[in-house]
Amino acid sequence: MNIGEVAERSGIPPKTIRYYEDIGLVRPQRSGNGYRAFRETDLHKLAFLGRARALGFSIEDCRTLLGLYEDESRESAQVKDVAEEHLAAIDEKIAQLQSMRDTLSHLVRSCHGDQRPDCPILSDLAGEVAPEDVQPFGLDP
Amino acid sequence: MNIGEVAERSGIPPKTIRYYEDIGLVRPQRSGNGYRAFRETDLHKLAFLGRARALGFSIEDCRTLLGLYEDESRESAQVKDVAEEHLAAIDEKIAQLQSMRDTLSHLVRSCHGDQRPDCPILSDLAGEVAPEDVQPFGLDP
DNA sequence: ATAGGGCTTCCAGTTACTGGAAGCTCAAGA
DNA sequence: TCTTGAGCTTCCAGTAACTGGAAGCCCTAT
Repeated sequence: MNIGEVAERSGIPPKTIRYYEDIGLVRPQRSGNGYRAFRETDLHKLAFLGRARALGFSIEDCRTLLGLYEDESRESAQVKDVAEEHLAAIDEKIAQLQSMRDTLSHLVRSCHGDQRPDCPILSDLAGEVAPEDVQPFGLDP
Repeated sequence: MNIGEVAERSGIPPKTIRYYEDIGLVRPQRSGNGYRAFRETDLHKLAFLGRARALGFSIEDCRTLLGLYEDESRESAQVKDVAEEHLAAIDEKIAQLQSMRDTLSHLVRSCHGDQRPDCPILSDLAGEVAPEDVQPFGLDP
């Protein structure tokens, strides 16, 4: 198989496949004309990589997972460790984004979004203490 | 103010402040000895940047927001547009991570994580169709 | 023979910093 | 006064994971 066909069948663009070869994730053979010659096992590996990347594993994690996959004497605990660590990282990322989202959506809601220049989003970024929603009448004595 | 004090007061490391100057986000003056000489307004800008970055705005968004902040004739709608677009990007990111998280946590739960080599995580990555939870007895005739 | 599409390599750019090296400046202490 | 150390300067390189583009070879069809 040439790179084009492998790209199509694995869903990974040719550029990326070449990159994966560069960093040693796949080692296709070469035909006489210098073209990469992929076997089914290469295709299989690339599909594996595609799915692992789609789950957000880093390239180094992918390298580890691929190694475990090919290691008959692996222990499933090793795989689970990698996956659990990644899961924890994802959870952290989600929490971080969620917190940004909360603040930001609050700010967006509080902004008139009209032709006037005053904007609570900018005020917040500028560190002006939020005047809450200023009461028309004071509540304090 | 020298860079160290500004770093401390803004919470942005010196390296990053120099970088922000490189890309034109701040333009501190210079003292006779070649040291950067920051004024209060520079500090203010850096704090603004720090907060915007903490909300996940890209550097280019920060540049835009800073421009709007300094533009007396801005319309709050412009600010709101930037913020809403960013909010949408965050939502997309969260959805993507959440979907990864769902798949991954399912896989992790289904893996024994012991000394044996068989592992549903690897099976999934390898594209083997999940044998669901294989029934001990067939249900089909 | 030539046109095109596919393949090759290599270089550069992306994002937002961060680390490190070499070297200048300044304030304090022996 | 000299030295020491902290703080400042610039410049270069590296990070993650690709992606775009240029220059050029290969193969097939007309």
